[in-house]
Amino acid sequence: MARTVTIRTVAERAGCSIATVSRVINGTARASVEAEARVRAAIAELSFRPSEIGRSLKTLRTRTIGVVIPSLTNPVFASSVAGIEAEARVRGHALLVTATDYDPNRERAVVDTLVAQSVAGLVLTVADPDANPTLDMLDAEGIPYVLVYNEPQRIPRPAVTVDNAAATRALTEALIAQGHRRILFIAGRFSSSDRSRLRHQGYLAAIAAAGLVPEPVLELDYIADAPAHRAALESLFAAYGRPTAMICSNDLLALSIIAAVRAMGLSVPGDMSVAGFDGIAIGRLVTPELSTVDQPTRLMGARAIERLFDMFEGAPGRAVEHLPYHLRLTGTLAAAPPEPGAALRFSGPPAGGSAAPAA
Amino acid sequence: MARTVTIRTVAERAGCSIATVSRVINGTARASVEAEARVRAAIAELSFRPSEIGRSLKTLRTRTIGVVIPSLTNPVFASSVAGIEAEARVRGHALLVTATDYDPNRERAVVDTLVAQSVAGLVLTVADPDANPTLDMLDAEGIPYVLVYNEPQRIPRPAVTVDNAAATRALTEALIAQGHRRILFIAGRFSSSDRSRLRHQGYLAAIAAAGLVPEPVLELDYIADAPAHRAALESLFAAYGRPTAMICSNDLLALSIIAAVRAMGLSVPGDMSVAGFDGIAIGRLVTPELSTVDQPTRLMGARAIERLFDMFEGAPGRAVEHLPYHLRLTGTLAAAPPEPGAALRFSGPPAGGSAAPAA
DNA sequence: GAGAGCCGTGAAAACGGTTACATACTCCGG
DNA sequence: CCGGAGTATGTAACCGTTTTCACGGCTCTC
Repeated sequence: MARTVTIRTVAERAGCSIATVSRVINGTARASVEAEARVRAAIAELSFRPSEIGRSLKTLRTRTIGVVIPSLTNPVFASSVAGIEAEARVRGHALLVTATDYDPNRERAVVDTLVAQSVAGLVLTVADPDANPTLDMLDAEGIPYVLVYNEPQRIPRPAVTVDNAAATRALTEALIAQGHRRILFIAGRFSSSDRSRLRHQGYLAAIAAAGLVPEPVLELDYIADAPAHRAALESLFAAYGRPTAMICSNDLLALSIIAAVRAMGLSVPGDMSVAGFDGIAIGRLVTPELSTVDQPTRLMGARAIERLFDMFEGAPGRAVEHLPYHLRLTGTLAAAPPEPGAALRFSGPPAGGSAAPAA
Repeated sequence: MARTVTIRTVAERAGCSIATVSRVINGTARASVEAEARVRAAIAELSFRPSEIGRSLKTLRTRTIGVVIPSLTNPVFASSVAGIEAEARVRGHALLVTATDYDPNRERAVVDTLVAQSVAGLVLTVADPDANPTLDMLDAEGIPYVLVYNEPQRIPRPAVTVDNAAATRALTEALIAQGHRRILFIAGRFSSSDRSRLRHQGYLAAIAAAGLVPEPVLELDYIADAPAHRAALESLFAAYGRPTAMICSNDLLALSIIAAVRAMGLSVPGDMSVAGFDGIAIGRLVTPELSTVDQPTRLMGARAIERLFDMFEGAPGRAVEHLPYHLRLTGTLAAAPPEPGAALRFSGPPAGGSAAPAA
């Protein structure tokens, strides 16, 4: 009803032109003291707020940042979005948030939507940051973006992440130091997560360096579904015997696996050590505390916004920036049980799907 | 670089006027078969995407929905946003997401920002849905909105929620039926959550109906901080003795309280039953499973979007809509220990803050 | 005292799309 | 053969803001 107050209404009320009003609002040029006072009074009386639509039509850039993540219900992504949101808000920008539900094919459509909204830039977590036509398109269009969690290997792209391979290697080495010889790596779908692939590589590197034989990788859906996970574990154990430790490619998966392991009548960490990756806040509340690689998730989001705004200023920076991580080695992680365990077996096709990281 | 392709470029390429292009894109009027074919070809060749900015300037409404929640890192809100996002995406709308960090004073500023962005409507979770100048402003401006989780009591406003008081009353009655006589209610800050207040009322109703004496309410910050929570519990127990069960006004708080209780050397649910409220997904993964009131969080978000779009069509509907909840009474909830427990004490000022729900 | 420079201001042109209105054309019945 | 109805299309106004440009008045300087 009241939505008819524009810059013209204000100008009329203040007895000046719309140009003067605009200048007062944006401080782009000085107006006389009296004029400015009249304009400010008029703005206050009419409770006028300049329309972002009109404003952006001129510059063809909104004060809006597009965010693309796999899912909002995984706390690791929610946390980075919280950091992105807080930092963007401070800088007077709003957030357009979209989820791909871990489906790489949906990336293009959601980015197209955001580009149509003329976002000033984007912050994304994609399935594959190397072979990615959507990112290529953004490059071609000259639309600034920063990746979070992704860690491009071959194509230089702006990214904020931790060193996934090094962190997982360190985590695996810590398990080996605790006497574990049979360590299973449980991954989210490789096709929807380069993090999963890189973390698996870190695991393989540590296993190889210790002269151990890698277990067949178990690739599971991200959906936390303890019964399904239990079934997968049981069939894997039946085929290859039981490991003494498991590394899950993310915390949510780890929590679900722990529930599955306990449902099988095993104790964590007594019979089975389990570690995750991410450092979600809830991992610190469960008992025992979840062992994991703690990433500065909120900070990563905030840092992505910082870099994005640097790019607005013309900074080039297509570097992958590694933030420090922290191994949390308590709770669900214990020394390997004394008994020697079954003989190692060589890896064959796992129960869950493909074994090698995709390109 | 390539960002110079407008509807005019397309018209030139297709050899027609911009009006024809617009008509083809929106299907507002029929164009000849050849003209339409030429336009579609031109659009494809130029990979043209109409600018939402230009489009909205005419109607002064974007295809955008503003979302206001207390925090993204509480999974209960993240989950509703996931539902909102999915449903909005289906309807071709994008989401502007903002967080207030549980600060009621921030509500006005973030809503102002969203209104300046000319959102088509809003979905909000606020601190107080009754006395709320920000919602009054939206009403005055005629901007459609739907509340989620909030349950306005005196002022009719569109809302999607569960019956917080009835659910907590049912939960409390279930605890009483299990033999609990001293049941503590632990609340998030009443000033930032009407849910907390309503749930506390449900608790009081059940306690009164059973002829029991209510414990002094413990009001805590939402920030999951087990050490601080442990300190608060210890001082409360020292002053009033120990209850046999606790109801927390939300799941995140419950998980933190459980960690604090265990840190005190007590077992859950052996020595202390603990229940939460919300039904966050992770509650099902912890061991033992978190007892709680399960809300259809994702569905609530989706339903809010449905109602918002009904309002776009002119539907009035300022009703509070109650969705069904489900009591999950396992895991962290057990029968009261056999020993009689200390004599009940009458409530005085609690350790943590005020005792009565604010208006 | 006159020209140069500055300052405050207003008129008007963008920006990209939608849409009311006008126009040209075709087809048909009387 | 002509008027009317209907259809495809073009022209131009409009949405709210920013920004360029021009102009008038003032001050400063020689």
